[in-house]
Amino acid sequence: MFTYEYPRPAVTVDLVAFAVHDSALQVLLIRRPEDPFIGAWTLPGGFVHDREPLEQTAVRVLSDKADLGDVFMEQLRSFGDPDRDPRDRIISVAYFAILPEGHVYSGPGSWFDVDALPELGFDHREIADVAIERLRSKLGYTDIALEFMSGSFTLGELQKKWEAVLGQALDKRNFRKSVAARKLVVETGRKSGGGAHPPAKLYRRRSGFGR
Amino acid sequence: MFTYEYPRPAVTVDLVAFAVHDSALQVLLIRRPEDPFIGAWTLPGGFVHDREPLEQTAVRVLSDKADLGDVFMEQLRSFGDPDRDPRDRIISVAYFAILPEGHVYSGPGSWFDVDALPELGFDHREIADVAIERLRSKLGYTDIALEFMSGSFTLGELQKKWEAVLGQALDKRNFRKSVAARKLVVETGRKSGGGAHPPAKLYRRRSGFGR
DNA sequence: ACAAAAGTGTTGCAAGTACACCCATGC
DNA sequence: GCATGGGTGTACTTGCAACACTTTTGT
Repeated sequence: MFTYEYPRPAVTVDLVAFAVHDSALQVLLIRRPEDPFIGAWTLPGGFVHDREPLEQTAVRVLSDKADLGDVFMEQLRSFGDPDRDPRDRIISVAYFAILPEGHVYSGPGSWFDVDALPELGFDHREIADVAIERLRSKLGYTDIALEFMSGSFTLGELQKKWEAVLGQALDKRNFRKSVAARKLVVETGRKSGGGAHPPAKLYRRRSGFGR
Repeated sequence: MFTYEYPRPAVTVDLVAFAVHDSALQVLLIRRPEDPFIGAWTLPGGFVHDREPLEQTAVRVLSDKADLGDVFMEQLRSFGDPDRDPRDRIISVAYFAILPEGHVYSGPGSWFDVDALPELGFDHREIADVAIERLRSKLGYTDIALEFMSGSFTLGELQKKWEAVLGQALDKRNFRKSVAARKLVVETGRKSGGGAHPPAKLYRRRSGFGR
């Protein structure tokens, strides 16, 4: 039989859910309904259930509140300061998620621009900061930006999302060169119609499967 | 009072301790003294104690066995598959450590070349692989290689360590150019003496404090 | 003398950055 | 006709990769 002499910590998953709304990178925050930090803004989170994989906890934390299709999830790291929760020893495994264009999030909470976050309870500000930094740096060497897109899209739309995530404007020609060089997208053969401008080629992400 | 209805997992820290011996990047492994996986090679690890910061657990895991000065430690990520330990739900927060030149590790366990690891118990092979990949990639954009050095050293010595970590040879001139461009080291003004070759300038890492 | 490491430049290529104009469409 | 985004090329700079020889010391 397995015995373990030390008091066990509780383990939660805290989630930094990203989305781009109105050309701004935003994070989902929940008003905390109970002590401690009652009334404060916090990241959505939940305890890891018995026999539940961590990633599933992360999905549940988001979907409990409002069912979304499958979204990109990645573990950030864990935060385990003994005093991070005044109630008890609670270790948080932090994840971040990306909600793509067109998602409908109808759960509780509000979306905040990442550069105008309110004060957050617990150590959630630190978690959010780590997530933002990680997301931005992964733009440069992964295809993570495409997690914000869904279906087919124009290069103009992709660039707008990219700029929102990065928080700065990009040169159109250089952007297109780089997207092409990195082979992030493929043409669908179709064209967008119906804007006050010429129809644009529609693209989709290269490799619809896996990563 | 804080109540939490789900069974709590136990939380351990598992440690990937790196060192360079004989121009090879090596990892410290321990023969497991009890079930499960009795007799198998595993990473050193230990339970997180009550009110103990995770990083301190990581330090303790290494120093319990043999006291070393302070070594570089960084959290990798957490591994929480419900079946990763057959006894119970045990979530592992993985860290990696770097033991610098000249350390004397007298504790239990043995050092293995990273490209000749034996079979490991639990999911420790995955943890080790993640650590190796992280370490190698951080060579490129941090000064982490200097954690392998101690005191003053020649550029030749630094290059040898670097090649050991990376697992491949580097061009001497390009290496020196890059080290200079990235300002990783500063001259001490002194020179090494006593080898069958000209004395070499001695360097030390830039910024002895902080990172 | 020989073995061992120290030290030192140039060239080519690739990737990134700066920068401006005309075109097709909807209203 | 005008506002909106679509689409396109060149020049410069920077970082990375390839590549070889001379010098100093200890044995």
